[in-house]
This record gives sequence, C-alpha cells and structure tokens, in this order.
Amino acid sequence: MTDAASRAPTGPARAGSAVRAKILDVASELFYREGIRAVGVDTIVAKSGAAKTTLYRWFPTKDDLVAAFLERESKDFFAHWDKVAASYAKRPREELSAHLKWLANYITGPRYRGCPFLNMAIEFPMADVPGRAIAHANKTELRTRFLALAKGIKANAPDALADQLMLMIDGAFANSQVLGKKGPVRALADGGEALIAAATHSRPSRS
Amino acid sequence: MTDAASRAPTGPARAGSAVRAKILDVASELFYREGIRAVGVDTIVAKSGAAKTTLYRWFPTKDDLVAAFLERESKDFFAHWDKVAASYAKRPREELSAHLKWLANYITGPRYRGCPFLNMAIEFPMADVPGRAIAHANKTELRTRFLALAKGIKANAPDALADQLMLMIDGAFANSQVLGKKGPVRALADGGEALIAAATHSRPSRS
DNA sequence: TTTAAACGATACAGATCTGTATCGCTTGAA
DNA sequence: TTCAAGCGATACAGATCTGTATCGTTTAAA
Repeated sequence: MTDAASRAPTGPARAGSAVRAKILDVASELFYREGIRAVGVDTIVAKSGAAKTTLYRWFPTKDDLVAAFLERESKDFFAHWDKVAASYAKRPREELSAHLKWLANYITGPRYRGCPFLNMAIEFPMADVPGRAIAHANKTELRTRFLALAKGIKANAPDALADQLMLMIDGAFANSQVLGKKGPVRALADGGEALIAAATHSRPSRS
Repeated sequence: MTDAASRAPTGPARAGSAVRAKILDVASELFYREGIRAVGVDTIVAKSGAAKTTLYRWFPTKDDLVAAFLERESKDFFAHWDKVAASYAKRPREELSAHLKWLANYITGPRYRGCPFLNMAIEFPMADVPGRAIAHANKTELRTRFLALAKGIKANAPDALADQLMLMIDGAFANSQVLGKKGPVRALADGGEALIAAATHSRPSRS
C-alpha cells in the first residue's frame, strides 16, 4: 500500500487536494468569463489564495491548467446531457426537443459567456495547445450523439441533420457574444425544430 | 487649397500613404490568421518593413489598428454581398441561395480562419475595445439584409427566418475552427435551404 | 531655399507574462 | 521521532508587450 493514490484521509491523495480544487475552480471561472489569454497565472494565484508554488506543483504549466478546465467542462456538459436523456428513454424525438430546450435556456443564463471549446479554439488558432484536442473531442462527441438521435427518429439524411443541428447550436454560442442574449439566439429552439421537421417529413415529390 | 487631403501625388495625403497601407495589410493578415492578442506590434513592424514610429503615427494605439482592420473587413464583406445581390435584382429567393452558396464557398477557401468579428468578440469579452462596436454593427447589418430578403420571399415569420440564418452562418464560422472545413460546415447551404423552405411552405394546417 | 511632414533606426520605459528558486511551516504516516 | 509531502511567502529570471523619446534623412510644396 505504498501507492500514492491510496494514502490519505485529509492528507491530499493525488489530485484530491482541496487547494488544487480551489485553484481549478478559480481558474475555470476566470478563463471562461474573461478569456484564457486575458487571465494571468498571478491573478489566479491572488484570487484563489494559494501560493504560486502550489499552483505549479499541481499544474506544471498553464496549458495543463487550461486542459484540466476544459476536460471538466466537457465532462459536466455531457453529464447534464445524460441527465436530460435519461428522462426520454426510447423517445428520441422528444429527447431532441429537450436538448434544444435546455441548450437555449443555458444560453440565457446569467454566467453564460459562450462555448468554452469554441472560445479556446478561436483564442488559439494554430498553437499546438493540448486544449484543442479536448475541444475537438467534445464537438465530435456531441455530433455523434446528435447523429444517433437523428437515426433514432429516422431522419431522411441523419448525417445532414446532425451537421445542421451542430451549426445551429454553435451559431447560437458564437452569435450571442456579439448580438447578446436577446439577439438571434432566441431562434435556436424553433430553428432546430424546423430542421428536424424538414428532415423527417416524407418528401412531397418535388421536381 | 491648404487642405491636407488635397496635396499629394506621391506625398502621402492623409490616410492615403503607401506605408500606412502596407502596415494595415500586414496587420490584417496576422490578426486574422493568428489572432489579435497573439500578434504583437513588433511583429507587424518587422513584417511590414516600416518603422515603429511610423506605425504609431498612423495608428496611435493598437486598438486603432484593430479597428481599421475590422472596419475594412466589414466594408469588403458587404461589397462582396452587394456584388452578388446585383445579379439577382427583384429575385430574393434566388439571391438568398446565392448568398448561402458564396458563404459556404468562402469557408472552404485556403486562407479562411473564421469570422473576424466573432473572433475578436470572443478574444475580447468585456474589454471596452472599439472593435466590439464594429463587430456589432457588422452582424446587425447582416441580419437586416437577411430580414429584407426574408420579407421579400414572403416568409411566414421573416424575423425568425433571419435569426435562423444568422445562427446557421455563425455556426459554420465557429464550428469550422474546431472540426475543420470537412466537418458540419458542409451542411451550411442545404441547412439554409431547409430553413427557407420551411419558412415559406404554406402551413399544412398542423394541430 | 526654407519649411513641414513622412519615414527609418534605435534605445528605452514600464508593465506583465510564465515559470523557477529558496526559504520555512505544518501535518500525518512510518 | 523521523521523514516526506503539501503548502505559503517571496524574490527573481527572462521574455514579451504597448507605447515613447530622440535622432537623422528624404521629399515636396511654398
């Protein structure tokens, strides 16, 4: 039992430190609201009350801290998704609407400042930062879930519908940062429904 | 004829300097491709061949340079829009499709790196930078144009359709920076068409 | 020829950034 | 009691950032 992970009640136990958690909480809040490049390590140190040495012990570089932030954000996002999905077992059509609804609602929330993954990808276009891989994984996973639901409702072209819903949602994330919460974002839910309807109507033999 | 603006053949004439133009060109390219925060004034000086003093004579602060970049970007954008629109006078339905098409095509271009306005708004969330006003004006103007076209095709709910098209396009701008040009963006044109169709079909007396 | 403005070159100020080095204190397990 | 690890405090290194100060040179109009 010399394993570092199985040692501590109050003594930290790798990655379970209270100080580490506080640092990550403060950093996440600041990164999300003000942007990653805009927030210096010193600010995180000051607002968390931790020592700079401690921050760098748990997160060897700022990139590691950013990665931890994004990783948790993604985990929380899908945890919420799963919670909603659980209420609509085997009813993909209703589940889709429910997801659109909570996403639209999420955007009107007070602390909302866009999508952490889109934001970081735009802040770091080329840079080989580890965060980009996490953002990519998040969006890929989201699309996979939409695709499964699109197939579940027997959409004419499930891939196309999944893509369209992705655009609609990311558009809401992005546009809201310029035109605000009372702008085009209010069309998210209805727009999504329109796309779903168009993709499931039996084609009226046009042409 | 002592007016500063009416003086020069080669001698600069306020805002018509060749060096100024070169600085703005270099800065625009770098801001767009690498991000605004990521590009320092020194880099622009080095790549433009101009002197730092000259840059600061024409653009008293970096914010002024950013504003000039965005201003021109917006002007160019609508100039292109107008050029396309001119080919479809009084045919709003075809004009809408044409806009969707060149936007989708624009995104697949080699130098493409998203929407300059969304990018800057995400890079500077709170900051009272002059650029945000320009971004806001650009998106507002775009929505106004979509609204006019939506009315032109007698959409059931023109405002809703305009909003939905905004989301679709900004979604393509944003998502492409994470999932790339072969991701959901390929659904932009068809998705837009689906929204337009849904907004113009006579309602099949549902409910 | 005088004058004013555009331009280049360079050095620098002052702030801020990430990351490290060096202390000493505390706590809990061996 | 010994010892290792978590933590705080502080100072600092080295880079980078925006913006300024101070030169001298060119150019073209008056």
